[in-house]
Amino acid sequence: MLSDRQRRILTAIVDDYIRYAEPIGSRSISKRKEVAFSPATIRNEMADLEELGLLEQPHTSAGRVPSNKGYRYYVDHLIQPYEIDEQDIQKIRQLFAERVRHWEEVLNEAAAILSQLTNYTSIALGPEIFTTTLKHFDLVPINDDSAVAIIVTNMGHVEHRNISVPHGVDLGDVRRVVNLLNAKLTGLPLHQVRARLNSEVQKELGMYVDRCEKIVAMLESSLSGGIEPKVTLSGTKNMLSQPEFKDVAKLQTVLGILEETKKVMQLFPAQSEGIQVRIGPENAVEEIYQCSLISVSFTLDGESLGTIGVLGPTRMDYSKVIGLLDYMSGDLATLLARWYK
Amino acid sequence: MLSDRQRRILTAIVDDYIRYAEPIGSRSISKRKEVAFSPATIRNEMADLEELGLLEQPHTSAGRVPSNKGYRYYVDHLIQPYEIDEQDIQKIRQLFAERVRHWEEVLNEAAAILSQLTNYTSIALGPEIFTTTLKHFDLVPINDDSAVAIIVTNMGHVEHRNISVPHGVDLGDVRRVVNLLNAKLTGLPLHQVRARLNSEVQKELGMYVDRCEKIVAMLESSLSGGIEPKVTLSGTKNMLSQPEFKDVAKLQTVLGILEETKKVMQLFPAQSEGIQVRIGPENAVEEIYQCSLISVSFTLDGESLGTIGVLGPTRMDYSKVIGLLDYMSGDLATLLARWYK
DNA sequence: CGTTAGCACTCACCGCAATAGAGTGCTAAC
DNA sequence: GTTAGCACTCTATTGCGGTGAGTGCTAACG
Repeated sequence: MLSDRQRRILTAIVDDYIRYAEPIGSRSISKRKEVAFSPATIRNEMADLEELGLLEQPHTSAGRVPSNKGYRYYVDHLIQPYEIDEQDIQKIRQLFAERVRHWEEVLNEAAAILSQLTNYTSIALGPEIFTTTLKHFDLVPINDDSAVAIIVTNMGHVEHRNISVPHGVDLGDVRRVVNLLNAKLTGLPLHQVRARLNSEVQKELGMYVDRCEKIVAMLESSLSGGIEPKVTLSGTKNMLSQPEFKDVAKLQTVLGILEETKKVMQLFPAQSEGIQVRIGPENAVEEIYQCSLISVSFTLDGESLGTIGVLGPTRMDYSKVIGLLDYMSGDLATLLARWYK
Repeated sequence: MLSDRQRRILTAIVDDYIRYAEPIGSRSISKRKEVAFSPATIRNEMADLEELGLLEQPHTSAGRVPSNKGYRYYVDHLIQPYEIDEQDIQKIRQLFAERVRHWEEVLNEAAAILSQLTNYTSIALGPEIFTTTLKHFDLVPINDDSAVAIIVTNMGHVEHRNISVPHGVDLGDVRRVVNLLNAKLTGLPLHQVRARLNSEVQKELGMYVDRCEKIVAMLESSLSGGIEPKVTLSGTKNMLSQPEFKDVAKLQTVLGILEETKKVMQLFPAQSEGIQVRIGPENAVEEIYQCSLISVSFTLDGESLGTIGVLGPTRMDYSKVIGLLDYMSGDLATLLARWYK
């Protein structure tokens, strides 16, 4: 257990380091009025905090820097509520004031605003399709040999895919098939649609429609693949302005990861409630051990409907990011409830 | 007019500089067997080429570097056809072998492959909506107070938007309106749809349907905005590995531009045929005067259906990029013709 | 006993001069 | 016309004190 003075000192160091990105010396701390002790006293406490593993020294004659453990303690015990700037509130309000759009777009937009306000990189992870159900299916002929298959989910999400139409398919047949499919498949979870298509529906179709195999094959191909959550990044270039990434090589490892959808998905905990903070090596992917990730997931009836995350250096402004994310996630959750409840 | 020897020397310098990114001295050129002269002779020629503005010297005692004019001459007169690697051909073939998808996706995918093969950044500019026409319109109710409006264009492109449904709207009415709209609006260029909606159609609708104002207002909002070409980037991180961008500040100016859709669109010439090469300051945006952009646009019956561009440092491998782009654009054009002709 | 002043010590960083090396331009000879 | 030779230029690298921020330790203070 830390003494009150130790906590004040640790707080001061973390705050200053977040702000200035340079090792903090005893003298600068002693100038603050919350910890009005002489540099010597502060030095003693700093030495203790270092023994506890909460601080680190880049080299003997430098000031102190928070360790990962130090950040963790800060986030868990010392962090102070962030007062959101009036202008920032305006910007966030705008997002919700704009004309209604689909959920995924709002999620992406929210992430974009977040990256803008924090100057970090934000990640939006779209809804996991396998938790959603089929709302509507349609097939729009484009010309003689191609058509667009459109799948609308209960979340208002729309997937579409171009498919080629086999020769000799009758338009009337297509219409009948589409109607039948809507009758039979609506309400089903997306990942079950395909199985159902093959088992029950196909037989029944055969009774009504000629050449049904071809149409079904066509549909099946339109359902296959492509139903994985979408990753949208905003403000990746913000990373460039972080002094810890003035070295291009480090930048490269981090930004490299962000282009790999799979790795990005690994970063987010499967099931989680509230705001998650992963500091440095607490993250699942080694390449971002120099970064921290703060995220929040949205769920409705236990189903994951997307995640927003903010990625920055471990020296990130935890208070601000958590504050903003908390504020926005509240609004987003009510929006979600209002739309789909 | 350059002498044959001058052309050989210029070619050698450009090729070597593209490869090694370091000023080229007379000695290393004289080792090549195509230009088997002594360093002294080469130096004389180099001095002449510099006077012509085709070469530059970073400083007195350094080797030569191609100037922008030099690159231009190289591209126009000296470039040699690129022989595409067998493996690369495989990768490109895969793109076209995969199941049929919509055009925009193919375009993006092609750009992604291009960035992968060249190690530069690629830009895909989606079809310009105002050249496309409405193919199909639909409105899928999601729950009591919201619905998804879906617009399918003649290109198979799908736009969709969540809209809120005013209270007291009858589902039957909606259906009737949708049918009427499809009858009246199909085939119209997208940018005219809205005007037509307000003028003719609205009156006619009023005769059939109660509360039509609300529905029309709803539709109008679903058409507004969002119909601008989409910019998709791939391999932006490839920029990091270019030695000319080891300085983070330069990187920042270039990558900054790429996040601004408007500026990116400015980069591409309005009407163009074949492969376009813009070297350094030939580009429309000052921030990328250090870069070259090689692009090709796809058109069908004179309508722009998208553009692919490769962005790299002026010291980029013109031969390779032009070669690959040429190869891919051929395949893409035939694909386009086959789908939509 | 906690706190603080004083002091010697450490180490990154800066500026500077010396050095090495790559490449040039020029001249004279082939 | 071509080439060898040479003086010259300029960058990049290395080495080396000087500077200053910051520390740890000790002794003195209240």
